[in-house]
Amino acid sequence: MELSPLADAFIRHFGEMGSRWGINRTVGQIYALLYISGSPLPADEIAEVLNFSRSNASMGLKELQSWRLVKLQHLPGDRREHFSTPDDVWQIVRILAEERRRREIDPTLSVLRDLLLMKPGNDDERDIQLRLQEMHDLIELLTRWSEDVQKLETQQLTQLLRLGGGIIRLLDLKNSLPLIGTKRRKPNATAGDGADED
Amino acid sequence: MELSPLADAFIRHFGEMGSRWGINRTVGQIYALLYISGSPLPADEIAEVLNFSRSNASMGLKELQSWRLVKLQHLPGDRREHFSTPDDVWQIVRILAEERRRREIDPTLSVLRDLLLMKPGNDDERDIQLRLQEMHDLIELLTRWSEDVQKLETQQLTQLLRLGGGIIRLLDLKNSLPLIGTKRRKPNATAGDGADED
DNA sequence: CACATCTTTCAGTCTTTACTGAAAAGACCA
DNA sequence: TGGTCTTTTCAGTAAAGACTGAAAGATGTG
Repeated sequence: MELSPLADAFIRHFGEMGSRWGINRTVGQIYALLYISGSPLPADEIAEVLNFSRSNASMGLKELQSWRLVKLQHLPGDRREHFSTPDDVWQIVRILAEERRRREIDPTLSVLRDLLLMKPGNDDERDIQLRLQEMHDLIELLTRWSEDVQKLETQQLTQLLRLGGGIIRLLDLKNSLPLIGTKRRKPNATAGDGADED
Repeated sequence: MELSPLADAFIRHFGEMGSRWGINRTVGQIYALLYISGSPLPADEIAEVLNFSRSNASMGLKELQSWRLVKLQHLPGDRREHFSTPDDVWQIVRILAEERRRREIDPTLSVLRDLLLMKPGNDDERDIQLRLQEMHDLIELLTRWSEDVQKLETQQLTQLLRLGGGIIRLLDLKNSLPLIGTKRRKPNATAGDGADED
């Protein structure tokens, strides 16, 4: 099987981007290939098309499975395992966000919380804890928000995102109705910081 | 200069997380150190505290500067350059988001657009382009949204994030006012997908 | 169960990236 | 301008990570 120039360019780019991430080049390529492939592919075909060893494909697919980014299925009349990405692009995004939260955010919050529970030995440590608290609150705010909006229906989420900065008009509207606005304010969080990547 | 156990634990963790990213361990450590340090530090002290070579510190700081994550300043009576992180945690987040957009998202969108401009040679390529279009629209939607809300004042942004999923009540409210709601809909984008990390 | 097909594992090798020390370049001052 | 302090560069080396082929392990099938 040969790749069209279109497919080839996409796969190449995805591979490079992958390596700028934690993910290695070949894993990125596998994912790109599966994404544009109309049908599930077996490991040996992936290895052949992308021009690396069968065992490398096996390891890459294992990693992608651990990220829940590919799913395995059997096709009738073929003993080989076939792999594919979720059909719905939104689903991919949701999974990515969840896994990154689980692997990167949660451990970090956990470390921060542990450090914040320590009794400061001196003023220096007290200052450090203040900084850590800021970081903690910011990350938590962003994470909570992200978890929350991901529970929305795709249709609602789309509407929300399309609104962009226009959302502020709704907030202003809300603020002009003080009886509604004041009721829901929570008494936690110092200043609220936001770490957001796109 | 010695690190307190608190500082040490934080720096270590940040180093590990950094290497899970594209950023290497020592760069992560430098950043963590500057973040919790109350005052700007010169390169040689960074190298000493973190226990690596002066030249390594130089390279790490250069990288952090290219990310605009540290700024350089001179202290009176000291010829050495001193480095520090922005004071405002929100500022850090904004910078991170911008840089990642510039380095990762924009090139990807650019590649996708180029590929979408190509004339499909056959049905296969046409199908691939459909998939790429989905990805493109999703990334663009998320990026636009992110750019947009980052223009908000920190105070407004905080309010928005605190609202979390509750935002949907405002959307519902908006939708119940059809004259306002229909006016702003744009006619572009297939289904809108969102790739969002936290 | 013997055979065929497919998948995983892993020791060894190759490639890439990180890090260092020494030397060069730059900045400031008298 | 020469001398001192500081930063950057870079060739070489060390460490980490990616990839392979061969062998072992699974999973059927007749």
